[in-house]
Amino acid sequence: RCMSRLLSAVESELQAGREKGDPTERGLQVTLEDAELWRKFQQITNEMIVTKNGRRMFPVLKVSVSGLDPSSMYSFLLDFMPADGCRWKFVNGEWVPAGRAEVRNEGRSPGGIYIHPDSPNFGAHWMKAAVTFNRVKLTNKVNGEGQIMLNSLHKYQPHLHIVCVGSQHRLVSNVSFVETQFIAVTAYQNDEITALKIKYNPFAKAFLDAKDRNPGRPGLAE
Amino acid sequence: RCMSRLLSAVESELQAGREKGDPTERGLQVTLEDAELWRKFQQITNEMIVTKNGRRMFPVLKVSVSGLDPSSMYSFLLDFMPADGCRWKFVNGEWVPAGRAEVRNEGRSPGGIYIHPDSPNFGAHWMKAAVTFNRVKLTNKVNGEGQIMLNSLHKYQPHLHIVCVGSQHRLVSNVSFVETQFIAVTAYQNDEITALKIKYNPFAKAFLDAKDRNPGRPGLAE
DNA sequence: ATCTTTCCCACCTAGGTGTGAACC
DNA sequence: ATGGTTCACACCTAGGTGGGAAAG
Repeated sequence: RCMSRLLSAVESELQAGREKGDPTERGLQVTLEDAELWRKFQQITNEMIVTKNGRRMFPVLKVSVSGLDPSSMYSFLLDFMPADGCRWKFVNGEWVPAGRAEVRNEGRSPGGIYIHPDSPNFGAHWMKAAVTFNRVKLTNKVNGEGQIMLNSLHKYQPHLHIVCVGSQHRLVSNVSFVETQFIAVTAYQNDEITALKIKYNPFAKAFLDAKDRNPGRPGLAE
Repeated sequence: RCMSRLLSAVESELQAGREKGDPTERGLQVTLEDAELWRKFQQITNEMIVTKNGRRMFPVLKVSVSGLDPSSMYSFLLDFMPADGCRWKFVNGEWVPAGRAEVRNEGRSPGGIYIHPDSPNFGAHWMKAAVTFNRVKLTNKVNGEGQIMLNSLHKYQPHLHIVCVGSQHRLVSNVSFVETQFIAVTAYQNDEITALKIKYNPFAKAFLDAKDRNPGRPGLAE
């Protein structure tokens, strides 16, 4: 809704802000957490489920931030940009392009923008611990607010925006990590992805074999 | 910690702020939600459990707010003031004074201050839905941050503070509701209180009789 | 003895998983 | 027939209840 307009309006100020040499976020640094885990999924092409009511992401997008002005107020936003112009298809154990992407929406942030629930908050708050986007939900239907709508079988890359909110809004950072690319699906296509999700997501523990669940007692399980 | 000093410093500005005639919160109104439920407990003297790791309140303190400046930034704080100078005792089915209160702390907010997790946020955020303090936890031990420490068998009344955070902090509201008075206990004293808690708190549903759980099907239960 | 606190417990609420059959 | 989506489900995580025995 209006957040989308806000973001594009504010984005044009990024360059201007830098030219003015605003000193408050001179040494800003944003680091992706759990990068090793993300890369495990990335290596075999990550997939994220989309459902009518919205599905959480796993792995969870988590960043540690430093270099903000502790006493200034910021909001953290997330959007999902198409990674290419393709629709994808999983055949014979690999993902191959299958026609042009469906373009649902011309603006920048086709699926909507997720506002981190801690927003707005002081720089000190965002820096005291990693910022976790575990509550963002991906959907393939038009839904109530707070969910991200994506096209199934299309590839996306999450983008993080840090906005300084004050008398004048100002985009402070606009970063993205290739490790977090994924293809939206309504059901997992690659069995190896399913296996990784089950292995690392605690909520999927029901599907772990008994032997995997008692790694320290190899003789007892089974 | 520093929040306590902030509050007392800011409080002295309340009168000054009013004299300046700051117009932003002219028609401020704060209403207690679920007041009927609170009064059911108040009538027989409410009790709240305190534990080492902290116990939630039931009923939950919930207020609806109007009259804030939608685009100004506010924080919502809660503290618990001694309602009298007594220590209380439950004998023969009623609460009677039993000696003078133990005074653990001379300042105003002896048990600490709870900051609503949505803080800080815009006036529009606080007004779009009732503000719920369901996550506040009461304890009788010195603990990590975010919990309120109370003396068992002492009577308290919660106080809500709304602070406008900006270049200059300013206390906007300071309200309290007698309906929300309670005596802190480590175990319920009055069986009628226990019965009310079980009847209305969904988390205590395990202790509801079968007949109470199927009110619409009187013939089926039992 | 009495009063108060602590601890473990069974039983809930609330909601996040992939499965597999059904559906389109 | 094929490929993609939906749904109910069992099984988890995570954590909020008062009970009751035990401890202080």
